[in-house]
Amino acid sequence: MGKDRDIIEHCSSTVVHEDIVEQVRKKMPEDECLFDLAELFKVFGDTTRVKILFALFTAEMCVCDLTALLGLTQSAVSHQLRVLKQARLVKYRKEGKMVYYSLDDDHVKQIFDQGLAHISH
Amino acid sequence: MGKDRDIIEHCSSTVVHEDIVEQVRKKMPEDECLFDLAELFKVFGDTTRVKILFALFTAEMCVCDLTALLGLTQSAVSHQLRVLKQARLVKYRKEGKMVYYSLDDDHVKQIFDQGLAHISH
DNA sequence: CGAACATATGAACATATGTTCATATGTTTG
DNA sequence: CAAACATATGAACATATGTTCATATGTTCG
Repeated sequence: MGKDRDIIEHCSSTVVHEDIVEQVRKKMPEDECLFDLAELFKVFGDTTRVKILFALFTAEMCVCDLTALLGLTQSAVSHQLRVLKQARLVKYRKEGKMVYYSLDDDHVKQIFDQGLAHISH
Repeated sequence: MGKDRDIIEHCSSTVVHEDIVEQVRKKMPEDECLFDLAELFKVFGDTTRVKILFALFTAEMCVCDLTALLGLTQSAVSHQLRVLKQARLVKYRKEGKMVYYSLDDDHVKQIFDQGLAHISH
């Protein structure tokens, strides 16, 4: 244990402002919370999924129409809808062979608006 | 051209609700805008970057302290700070050999709050 | 029931991403 | 100037991600 002291401590191990680091650490949310937040934004971090969500802002849509709208494979659309569903961002309704997807969240719109606000400087 | 009509059109090429697709298409933002939005959220879609931003909510910090806080390599932290800088989310201030980073955006906090609101059901 | 169709899912593949290691840059101080 | 140090950057690597192809599932209708 004592031997460790002999090691010259560089930036990677030295805290320059211990007080600030402590203060910051206390205010940090739980690791799990931060992880979940990053996971949520990861879902928003893909053009296809963003397009799907924007589309659903306007209207409920079936997979078929989304496929036509996006110009992708039906498979790709289904895969992405699954991701959105797992994130509890969209819900679906079956009507015969068709499946209609719609928004299942109140926050997305506001999050997107804030994001757009950032983009436009 | 006439020959195309003979092709049996499956879901991938048929629009079931032409009117809705048209209506949705009209309301969709420019592709570039959607791309930029996804790019922004991609930046939020990583735990390390989320942690950095949360840290900077509390206080301006130097790379050294961030490195200690995050338990990562100094290199990793610098790389991620560069990403945040490129997205105009953080700004920096040099003081001797130290570089202090701080938030450079008003929207992040609100975006994160909305995100957290979604997570907690 | 069997054909047609809308959707879902698994495997495969190419690309993107985050981390570390090694090293460069730039500043301070003896 | 040289050593010490804080930060930045490039290369390399392992892993994650999004798409397509092939196929499965489930529904409608003759």
